[in-house]
Amino acid sequence: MTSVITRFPPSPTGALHVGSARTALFSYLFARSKGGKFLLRIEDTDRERSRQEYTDQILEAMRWLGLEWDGDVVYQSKNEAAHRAASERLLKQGSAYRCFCTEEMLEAKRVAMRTQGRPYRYDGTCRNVDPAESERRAAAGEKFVVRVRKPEGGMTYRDLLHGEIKLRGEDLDDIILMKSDGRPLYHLAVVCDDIAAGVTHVIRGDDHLDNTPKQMVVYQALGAPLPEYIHIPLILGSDKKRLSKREGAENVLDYRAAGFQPDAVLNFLALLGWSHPESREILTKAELIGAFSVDRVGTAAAVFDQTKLRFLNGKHIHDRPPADRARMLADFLKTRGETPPDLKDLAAMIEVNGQRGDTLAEIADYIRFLWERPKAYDEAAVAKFLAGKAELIEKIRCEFEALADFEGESIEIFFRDFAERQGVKFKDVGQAIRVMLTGKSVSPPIFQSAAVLGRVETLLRIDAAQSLMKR
RNA sequence: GGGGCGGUAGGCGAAUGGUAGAGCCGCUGGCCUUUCAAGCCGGAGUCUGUGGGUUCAAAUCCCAUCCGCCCUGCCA
Repeated sequence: MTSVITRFPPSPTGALHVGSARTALFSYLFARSKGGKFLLRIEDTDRERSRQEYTDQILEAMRWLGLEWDGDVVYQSKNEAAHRAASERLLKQGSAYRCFCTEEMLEAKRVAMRTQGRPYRYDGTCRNVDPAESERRAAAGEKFVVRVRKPEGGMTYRDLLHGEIKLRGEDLDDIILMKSDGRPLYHLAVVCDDIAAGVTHVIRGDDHLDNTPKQMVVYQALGAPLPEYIHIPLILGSDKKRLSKREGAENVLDYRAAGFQPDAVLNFLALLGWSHPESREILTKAELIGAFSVDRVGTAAAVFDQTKLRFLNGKHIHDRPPADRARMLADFLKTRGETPPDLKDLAAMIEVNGQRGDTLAEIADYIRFLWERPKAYDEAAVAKFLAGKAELIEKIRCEFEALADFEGESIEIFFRDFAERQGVKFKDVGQAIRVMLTGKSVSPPIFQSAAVLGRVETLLRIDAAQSLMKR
């Protein structure tokens, strides 16, 4: 048995979609789990729709996700000569033929059959044009496409997930391999390139289930062995329709911008259609590779659940040591045009924050007050915890000023005692301090936060809150 | 219209002829607690889209039906 070779062949007509990313992931996991190769091919044969910027974005997204491919990226357009040669060969063999029907004629036939309620198939007008005449008309400059002859009977193939798929002969068609401008079309190009690359397993969305027989015809005409097929289900939006832009991000890079971790996205995507044999859910990329197997991949389309992605993302982030998180957060903030504190300070702040926040964006929102003074104060919080408490607040200020030891735990112990002495609830003291230091009623532990801020800054913020109260 | 694929709680999914709904997300009650998370303990949600059939036994096999998606391009 030759070793496994899979490939991911996106067309650069848009950014990398999460659905495509999952297809890429499954191909990647399959190859890696088998010790095989995973190739990347950009299918840019559609000159009208393909754009360089999309290619760049796809490559960027693949790198970000960590779906590293083997060898160089293959650009399908560079293989055009090979595609043309294959077409010539099939023509000579007689397994393909020139079709001189114009697009207008075909369209008319299509409309006619449809209005009669009949399924459209190419009527075979040019199927039996004499080879010599075909040659002559082509030489005379008449436009033509190249079609491959479908087999007489039906076709059956075995998909590793779906089992046997049967297509009847009358549901097949003589598909077009080459356009009249001499450019190769998808079904020819994929097959040629997959053969050339030695692809052993074609893993793709199940929207290709009906394309497979068409491509098998090409394989057979070319005399090449068939690959194994694994058609994985598509991803749906919460309305059970195909995932759309309304669902939030469908572009993988949008998740990076929102503060998601590549491993978390991979983890989530893997769980959409695949399950771990021991039901584990939080898995690193290495663990996914180790545990992956096709027999645990399902066949039903799955709904993209943003909530669970967020949960997993939180796990993936908080599982990392503070230094890692600090680096991740700093990089993230820089891409947003913010200036983060230095890594050592940021790591300390992140430790204070604990498990709060599921994305880097949320984590930043939790701890930004540690390096940035509150720009505004939550009105309800002020009304509830500060209003009418000028005297208490002044006392708190004095205590902060006089504290011997400015460390989280001792500050807390001190204020517990303070609350008791004042005959007020500890909670109210804590919340008052929280609002003054953060501007909000929700934040990471406030005494540890005060310690991070330091005495000077803590007092300054209390001053600011006091002057705000007096206005 | 023709053909293909799919259907287990709100979502992801276990169970691959043998007690359905394990586990996870979410929701919810509680504990913990200076707030909010995290963590821990508990709860609700249900009988496998529907109807037949095969079988001692069906989510699982067969048929029909409904719904969804895909193909039916000189797109990929």
